[in-house]
Amino acid sequence: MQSETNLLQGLNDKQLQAVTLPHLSALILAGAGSGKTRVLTTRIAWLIQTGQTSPMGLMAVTFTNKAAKEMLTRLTSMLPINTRGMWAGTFHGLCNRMLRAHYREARLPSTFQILDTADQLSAIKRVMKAMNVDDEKYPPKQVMGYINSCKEEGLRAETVDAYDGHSQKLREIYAAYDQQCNREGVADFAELLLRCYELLEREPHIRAHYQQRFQYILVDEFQDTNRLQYLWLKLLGGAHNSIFAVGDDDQSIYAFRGARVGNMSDFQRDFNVQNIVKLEENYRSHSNILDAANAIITNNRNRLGKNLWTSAGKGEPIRIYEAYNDTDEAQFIVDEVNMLQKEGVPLGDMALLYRSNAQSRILEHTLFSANIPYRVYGGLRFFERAEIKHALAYLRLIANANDDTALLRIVNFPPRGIGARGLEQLQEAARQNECSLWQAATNKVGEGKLGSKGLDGFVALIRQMVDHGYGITLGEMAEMVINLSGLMAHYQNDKEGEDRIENLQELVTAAVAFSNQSLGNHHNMDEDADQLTQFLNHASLEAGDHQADVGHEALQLMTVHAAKGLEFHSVFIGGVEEGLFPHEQAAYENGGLEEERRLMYVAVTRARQRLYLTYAQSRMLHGQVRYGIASRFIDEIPADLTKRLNSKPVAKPYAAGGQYNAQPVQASSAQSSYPFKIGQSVRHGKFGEGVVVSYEGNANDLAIKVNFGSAGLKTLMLEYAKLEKI
DNA sequence: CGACGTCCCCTTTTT
DNA sequence: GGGGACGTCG
Repeated sequence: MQSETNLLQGLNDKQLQAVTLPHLSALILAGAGSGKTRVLTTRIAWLIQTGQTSPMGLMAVTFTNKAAKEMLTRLTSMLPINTRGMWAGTFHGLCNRMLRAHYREARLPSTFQILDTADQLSAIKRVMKAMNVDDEKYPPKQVMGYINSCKEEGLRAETVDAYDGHSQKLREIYAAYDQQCNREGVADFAELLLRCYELLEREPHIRAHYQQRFQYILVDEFQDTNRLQYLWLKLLGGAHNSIFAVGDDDQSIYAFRGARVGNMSDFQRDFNVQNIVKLEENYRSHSNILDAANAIITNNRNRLGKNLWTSAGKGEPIRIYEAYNDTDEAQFIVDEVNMLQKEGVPLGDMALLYRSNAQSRILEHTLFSANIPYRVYGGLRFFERAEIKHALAYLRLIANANDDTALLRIVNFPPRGIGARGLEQLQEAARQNECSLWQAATNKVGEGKLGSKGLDGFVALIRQMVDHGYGITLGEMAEMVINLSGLMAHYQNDKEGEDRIENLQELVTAAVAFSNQSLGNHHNMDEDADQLTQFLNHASLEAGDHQADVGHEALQLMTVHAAKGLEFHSVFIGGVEEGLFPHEQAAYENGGLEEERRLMYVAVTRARQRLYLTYAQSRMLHGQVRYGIASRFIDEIPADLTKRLNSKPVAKPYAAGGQYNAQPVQASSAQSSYPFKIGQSVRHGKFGEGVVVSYEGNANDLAIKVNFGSAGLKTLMLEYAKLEKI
């Protein structure tokens, strides 16, 4: 066994302090690149090694499966322990595990299935149809957002406020949706958390059991927790447990999906946190990069306060390139990538980051033409692909025949002659008997009242699958389902079905691998669930890796969000323009601009050696040419940290970094086209006061977009709009 | 039932 | 510009 000193070796003072804190709640403010994961895992290893707790006496919570896996991998490299059975995983994974263990008290069937986002949306559409709700007035996606944010606030339909007709309707849909889920025995992601929270709140003995067990609770990325997650932690933490929260308020970039940075200060207050350790020494970047990041983030208010530093030296200046248009920007990046590669920087150690996915197309196009291998992150994940979801739906029906969502997905896929009319009859029968579609279907078949021959065949097919399913392995079951259902044959007849066939085969492989692994289980540890249910949970909770793995010999393309937690030798941030980054939409949201700034902070701190910020004077957006100006975030970087690589037209007399603007080409004409800075307050004779949002149209007849608040968002021809600055 | 056309909208994303 | 959702026609 390794010695204690060995474990703690190489930690700096602050890291050491954090790792060895006493059994009290603590907040670790871990800046970018400050060794956060190391501190977290070393703390766990140290607690176990010194006998303060056992692997079973602690709980470690993360947001992503990737982070959980990495934590466990690092832990096993530090300590010769078996991580099997440890309560380490994502919020959802851990809640799922508790719900499986106490499904009766949680009022769930033992085989309850998990709805992913797409399943949830279709379930909501189904409820709304049954209720005859106008989906123009209540767009299903918005309804889903409403339901999820209620759940994330810990509110049920019975407890949520509704002040007008609209919100009353929403509340009604919410109630009906929850009823439907209960009837079908399914739970969406937010439900896993809320159900688990309610379970712990309602059942004192279960709560006491876990409180007693988890004397140490460690939470990663604490700044990303939502209200419900915080309440859940609070419940488990109880009065005397130690919660070790690691996070960085400056890297909170998920407010849009319910994250509450405020949980950090609530935590300090609620748990009377005396131990606050700031990890500010950065082991990743040179100081020019860190100074730029610090300078940007200083513009945010209400920070907990933190300044990154390094002993690595100044390093290279931050390169800023103003492109003529998006094509020029892409070409510039390609040229620089080629040059860096010649200098010996591995392609996989360079990243191209952007604010929104739409920006990747032109970059991909240019990279493709230049023959540079690249890899784009994002898009559909394995378990989200249509053919995989189809195959899984058959498996779900075998596990739980009342899962209407699954049934509807495949009742007529591959096509077997069940039309909309037949389905409507079936749904009507289910509604009348208050039973699931499957029960309604079997009744019909039993009574000989067939809506269609197809339905008869479908019922027989599922029964056949259930029969065949006894006593065979998971892999065999997957194979059986794919063949008996006709999915395989269907895609074989489709001349573009090759990829789908490959994916279906991959699913069989995944099922085989899963059952092999679950012998020495590393997964969700649903001790009480059978293997099929476990596999289906795995598919819902781990839809596949989305995040980049370093070391791929290809240029890495991803959104800034996807880049969080990663680092690269060289980083290009494209489209650093007003309207794009900060994103136009952010201007309308409360605190939106500050979140954009944190996003820029995250982006900048990904670079170790070299950082490029590029922006374009014009680019195609939504099929229209848009004219942009450099992002305010560029202005926030002190000029002496930057190097302007060109500087064609500088349309901004107020631009920072003037000494590098060696060639003020065409400056005069460009300058006069943009009389107002984005964000400038203006007054209009008719609409009143507003804020300049963006410029649109082409150079000859430039339009200006202004947000007049209550008068709305207006696009005005610049030439005629009599706007005055306020 | 499926192929094709039209309309609409358009951040970020994990579970 | 382009993908997704929906509707119509063969």
